[in-house]
Amino acid sequence: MPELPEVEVVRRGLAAAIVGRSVTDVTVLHPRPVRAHPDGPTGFVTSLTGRTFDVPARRGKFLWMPFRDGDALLAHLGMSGQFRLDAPAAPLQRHARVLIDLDDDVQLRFVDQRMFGGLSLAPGGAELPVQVTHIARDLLDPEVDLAGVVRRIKAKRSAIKRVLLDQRVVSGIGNIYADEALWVARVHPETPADRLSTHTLGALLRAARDVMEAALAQGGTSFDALYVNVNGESGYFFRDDPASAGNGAPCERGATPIRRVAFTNRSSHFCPGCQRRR
DNA sequence: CTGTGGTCCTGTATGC
DNA sequence: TGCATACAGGACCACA
Repeated sequence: MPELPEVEVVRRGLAAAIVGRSVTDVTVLHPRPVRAHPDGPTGFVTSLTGRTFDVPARRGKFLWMPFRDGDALLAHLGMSGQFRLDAPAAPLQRHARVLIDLDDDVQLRFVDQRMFGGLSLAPGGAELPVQVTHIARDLLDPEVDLAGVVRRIKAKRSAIKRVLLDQRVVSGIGNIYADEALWVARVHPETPADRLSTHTLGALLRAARDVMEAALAQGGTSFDALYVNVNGESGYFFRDDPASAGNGAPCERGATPIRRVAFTNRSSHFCPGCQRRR
């Protein structure tokens, strides 16, 4: 599933292909991924056609493609969304949902199996779509205020893992990177956020940033076939950490079996030996 | 306001 | 074999 590094890889792929290109036609194959347009898919098609793309931007896992007129096409890949660049005549991917024809005979395709992702028009959103204003800066953003993020985390009593996943506090961290950062920093996922020291929280954020940078350097993480770049290629960054280890696999820092526990409708993997509750 | 848990989706894996 | 169920998970929303 795409997380921040994967979304950045996609952004770069789009940047190389769509800047200066105009939309000549739009086809909505499934209405679900077209979000929040007052006139539905039909209005969405009408409002995109004829516009010219500028350089794609990203914050956390939100990606947007500004138009030169100041509006933007906003996208979120959800769990299974992909952007693909294909010849218009190329066979459709099984879960192709929206097709955007460009003026250089390339078709930008939004493909999404589970449809947690979606596209929407962001009027005036070239700089920052209104749908993204509540999303905090991510850890790869040069302007992110790490000390400020630490202060915001310390002000919360929720479990640290839930806070790490709260995109209003710091964006771009998903379930797997949260588990990995917690493991690196030896923090139990259910520790109340306000019980952690500034030092530990700093280490936790650095761990999250480091692994995302490493994944980005490798072209994104390949967990499964659901993440590919715009050319349909998987990343090459495979990790051996608690999050990708199965329940019961030994922790690499010792022999303690990794435990899987339910966590707000998903799961956490952690080592009961080196990630103690405090 | 804060914190929590349910919901949207479909394909794959597992269990009976 | 075939059917049913669990599970994966980001963002959002309703509710206490």
